[in-house]
Amino acid sequence: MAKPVAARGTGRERVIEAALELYSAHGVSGTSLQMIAAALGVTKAAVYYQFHAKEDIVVAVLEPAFDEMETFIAHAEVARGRRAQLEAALAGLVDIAVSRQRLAALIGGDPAMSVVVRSHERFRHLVDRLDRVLVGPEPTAAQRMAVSMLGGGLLMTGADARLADLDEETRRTEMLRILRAVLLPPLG
Amino acid sequence: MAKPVAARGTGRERVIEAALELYSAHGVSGTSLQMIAAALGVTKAAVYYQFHAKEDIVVAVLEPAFDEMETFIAHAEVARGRRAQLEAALAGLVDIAVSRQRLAALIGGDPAMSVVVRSHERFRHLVDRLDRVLVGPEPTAAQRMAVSMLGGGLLMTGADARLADLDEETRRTEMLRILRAVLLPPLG
DNA sequence: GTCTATAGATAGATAGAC
DNA sequence: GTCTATCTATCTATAGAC
Repeated sequence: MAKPVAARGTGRERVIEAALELYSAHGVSGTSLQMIAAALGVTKAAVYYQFHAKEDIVVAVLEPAFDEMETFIAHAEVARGRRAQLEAALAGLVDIAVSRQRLAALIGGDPAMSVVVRSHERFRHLVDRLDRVLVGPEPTAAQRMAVSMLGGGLLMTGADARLADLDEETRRTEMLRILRAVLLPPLG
Repeated sequence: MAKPVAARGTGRERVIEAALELYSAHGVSGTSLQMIAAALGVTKAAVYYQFHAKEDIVVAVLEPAFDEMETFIAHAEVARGRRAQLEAALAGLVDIAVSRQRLAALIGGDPAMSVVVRSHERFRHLVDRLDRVLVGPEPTAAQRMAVSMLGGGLLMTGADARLADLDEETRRTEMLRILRAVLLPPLG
């Protein structure tokens, strides 16, 4: 008898979802275990049963996005030619920006979230790999600026409340259009 | 005898500078009054003499940037034609992005900072005016996406540690080049 | 698996001495 | 203007009952 998929993740996943929502509104440092517990209608001790420390929750919130990142980075790394590599990486980033809006904004902006990313070997390593596939070897100052600015903008814009009326397809299309307009032509 | 300029601001300004530095590293919520006091080599009570609440410090940190914003927004609003308005607003934003890198990143990304911006009438009003001058009346979905993405990217990229080796002139030039490439042509 | 109870530290904030 | 001292509330985290 195999373990039912829903049985293992339920408790943890409810915590992760509540945490992400609260992080978006108050920041990681501004969110206490008390708040997470209250959002779930349980006590702090119940949350501590699933995660033995506050940082463990932050890591668990980040994990699925970095799993996804690892997949598209691996694809981009084996693509033939700089342009194909960049296209693959951009498509992957846009996917995350639209499918994980709130998390993307936190990774890009919340200093407390950045601390956790930098302090975990795996996350930091993936960020480095992403960076390499985005800027390539020997990038010019202009290319580096463009990648930094558009990458940052991509992470932030998904969570922009002013764009709440736009459907996912419009967002995705426009993001790619802007990225291509700035990043692809000069690289030929 | 006029009051010496250094006498009024010294205490407050030292707190503001220390706070901004700590906010950048740990986020607003992750920065305690204890940490600010320790950075200045004084006690919490000494900080409370200058600011009677934690939020007052956040407001004081934001104030100079919004003063600057008010000036360039006023100029942009009276410019002749949509294109000139947009150009004026973009130039002003770039100025803030390069001259107040850390604060710009916090405004764009730290949820705790956003809460303070939204809860203060003056700040919220200026953000609304900026938005109007950036997107204009009856913007298309594409224009709104572009403004959101590039505006967010602009705020984030100033504080990007990977670009620390680029001089201010290079940053400014490249920012404007990217902004113009995406925002100006389609508007004629 | 979720609870009560509680520890120990630190948070923001105030009163009053100097 | 900066200090000591202190208050209350809340924080993360643990131990152990149910």
